[in-house]
Amino acid sequence: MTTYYNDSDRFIVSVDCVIFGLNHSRLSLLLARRRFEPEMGRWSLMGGFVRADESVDDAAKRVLSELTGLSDLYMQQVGTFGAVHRDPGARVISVAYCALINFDEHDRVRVTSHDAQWIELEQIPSLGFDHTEMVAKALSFIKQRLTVEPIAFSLLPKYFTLTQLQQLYETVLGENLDKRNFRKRVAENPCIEKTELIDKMTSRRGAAMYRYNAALDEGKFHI
Amino acid sequence: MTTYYNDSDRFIVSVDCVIFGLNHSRLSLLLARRRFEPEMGRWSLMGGFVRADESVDDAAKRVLSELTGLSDLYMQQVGTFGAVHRDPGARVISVAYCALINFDEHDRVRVTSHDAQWIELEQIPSLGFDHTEMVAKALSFIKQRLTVEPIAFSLLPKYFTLTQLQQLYETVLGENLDKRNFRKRVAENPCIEKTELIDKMTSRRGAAMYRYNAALDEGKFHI
DNA sequence: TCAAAAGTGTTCAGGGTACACCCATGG
DNA sequence: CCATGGGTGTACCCTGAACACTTTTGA
Repeated sequence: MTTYYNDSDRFIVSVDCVIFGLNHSRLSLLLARRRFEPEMGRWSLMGGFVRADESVDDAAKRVLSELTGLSDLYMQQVGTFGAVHRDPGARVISVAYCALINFDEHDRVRVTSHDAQWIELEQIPSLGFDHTEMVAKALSFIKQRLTVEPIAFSLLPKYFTLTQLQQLYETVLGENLDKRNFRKRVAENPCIEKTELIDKMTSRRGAAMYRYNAALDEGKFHI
Repeated sequence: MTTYYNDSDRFIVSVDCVIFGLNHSRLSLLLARRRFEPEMGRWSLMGGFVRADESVDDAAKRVLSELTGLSDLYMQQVGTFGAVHRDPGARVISVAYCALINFDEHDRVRVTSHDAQWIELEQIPSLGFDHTEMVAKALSFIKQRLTVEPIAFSLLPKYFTLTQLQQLYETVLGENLDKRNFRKRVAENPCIEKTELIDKMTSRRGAAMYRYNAALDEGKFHI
């Protein structure tokens, strides 16, 4: 593996994960307080270094599963950050990933043992390094895709009400939506199935619960 | 710079440029025949290694200006490729960039001295490494943005006719457009200015030449 | 005079938006 | 019986698509 390119500079490469979850219906990010220098004590994204025997994507999956216990998630690159002095500790080139997780299924013990915490989107503190920029990119990334790809369901529990779904769209898009129009568009997507289940938690009357069925997705998803 | 992270694995990081240009009204890519192993003799994108004293973005700009003599270009990351064995010569993590250049202004001498060549989009050969995937990503990248950001003008000469502009949209989008509807939409963008110049080259009657004026761009660009 | 490209408006349909009231139930 | 959230349909507007003929001029 060292036959060619011998004289090239080499770099530490890291991954940083922008992890979205719905904590009690509120869109939140999983952030950690750094326990090491540099930037010790500051809030930052969860990251890790790429290892010689794994792909960059695999490194991101590893970091995410160490922290949440989850695998097989919606995870996408949002950009690579390569400014010379972006990390005051060393030259590190970092690839940022956006992950959408089902809050109910994640492992809370791992989260607390990493000094990590769920923080609502509106209350994100200033982050170390260039992590604020990564969060902004990740957010605009999911905003763009939300209406055109079935990614909302990665954030919701298996069964959800249309009100929950609409609230999610409203927080991500940052605008209020008309209930009737929203439901009309939902009904046009065969992959969003109504089930017999009824949620009695949030209303006296009870709300029908829906489920995302990938098998019925015809690739024309649109809300 | 080596106080922290001492035990981390280090990687060669490269940039690969997907360079688009309009060669005689045909959308083309600048490709090079590799003169070194691995993959010697095969067509590939123009790339280079990131150096310790430059950002990743700067490395991409450097590679592009070495090959074309151009700087201050439209250049965007399209993705980072980090599979373990993507490069048979060594572990190399590569950041792919998409560049749009004004064909008339580039330095042809540099191109030929690098064994590079403009190749029409429809005639792209199979490329080494994962470069075919990079090209696909870059193409879908500009396809997405073309109608919503004024990037077409990076490919066109300073003065252009509406027919030229429409042909560019047609090749990138891969579909024929209605002339009257296209011109109607162009007219709604104040940043596309009609000038007094007339192009007598391509028609007997002569066609009005237009110019993109960034100062008049109100951020609502749409075609 | 003819070939070749430039230039120019109108009509129509479908999708998107705005909008308000009744229903079911637990307390 | 009332407060709370669930659920439903229509009218209008406007954007996007389809469509054909006249103009200019060099050869």
